[in-house]
Amino acid sequence: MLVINAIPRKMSCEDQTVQTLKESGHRPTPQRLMILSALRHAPGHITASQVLEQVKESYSYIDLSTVYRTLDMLKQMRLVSETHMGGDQHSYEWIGEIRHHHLICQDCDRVVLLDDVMLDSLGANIMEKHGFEVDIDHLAIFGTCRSCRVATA
Amino acid sequence: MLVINAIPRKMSCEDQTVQTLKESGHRPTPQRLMILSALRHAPGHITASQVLEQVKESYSYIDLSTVYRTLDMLKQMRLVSETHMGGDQHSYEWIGEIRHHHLICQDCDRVVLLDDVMLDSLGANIMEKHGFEVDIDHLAIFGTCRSCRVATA
DNA sequence: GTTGTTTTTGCAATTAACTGCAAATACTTT
DNA sequence: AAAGTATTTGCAGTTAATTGCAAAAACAAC
Repeated sequence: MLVINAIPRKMSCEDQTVQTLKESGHRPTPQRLMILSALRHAPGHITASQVLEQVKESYSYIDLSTVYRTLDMLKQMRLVSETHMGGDQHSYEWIGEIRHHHLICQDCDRVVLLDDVMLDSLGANIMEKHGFEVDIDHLAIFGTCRSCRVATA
Repeated sequence: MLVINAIPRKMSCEDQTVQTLKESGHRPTPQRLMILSALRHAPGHITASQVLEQVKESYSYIDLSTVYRTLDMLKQMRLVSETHMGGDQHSYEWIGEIRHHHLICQDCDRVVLLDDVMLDSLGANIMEKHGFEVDIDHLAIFGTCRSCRVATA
């Protein structure tokens, strides 16, 4: 039996996503909508347990496995991206208009956004040489950022 | 107390690695040398538990945590690469002369090798635009290989 | 070699991610 | 709306990866 303590704050702006869910044969359950809401209104990266905490404010019976299963579904639909950054937990992020990737500095842990366009020529080269169509969702590239390079130089 | 059932098969050719270990302030313990041997003599990718099994043939008291800790050390030293391929376990691989990356087909799971040179221009572009020095160890790029593309076309 | 210091190991415990399954929910057809 | 079907959920349990810690091993100084 489903008991919702409060209506999710901003379900209204998810209408187009509900449509997308239905069209791909998935059911827009309250749990999924709440998880979607948490992802869409997060400032940037968010972990699975952070999603769980957010959703628990509306519906405290939500289970982590539901969060992970929904994240898997959204990944497959290319609506969210998963990134293994340095830490202990994976990060998830709503994919907005502009696809982007991350440059992660191993010295200061700062994250620089990298436009998807930067990877176009790599994709073209791979297609030319190997006939392989790359499908890069969300890349985490490690290295050293400008300020840390200057600092250690 | 350390009891070795048999001398690791080919410790001899690891001499240069022992030197590298010492120079970076790490101790060339029997466990580490056996793990190194397993990695160097593996045909390609190998999982942590496969390393464990290999080493157990010589020294059955080896623990998985030692394997993981050694793999971490070798990763940091850039002697092995870690890749999250599709499956449930991570893959580790000795980095030989030619650095390479992997194109993984999501349809047939086949793996195509990608030369490190292919990523040079990407690295140069990122340096130019962001002043960020990329340090790409071992990339797993997902997509669709030539034969699967033809098959679904 | 013996002693003192530092690193490393194996064990036990923990964490994040994932899976099987019965009960519950959402959808479909009438 | 009632019945039947398919999907989804929450729970419990599992697996891979990781960590804390005391005992053991490696190294360094004498």
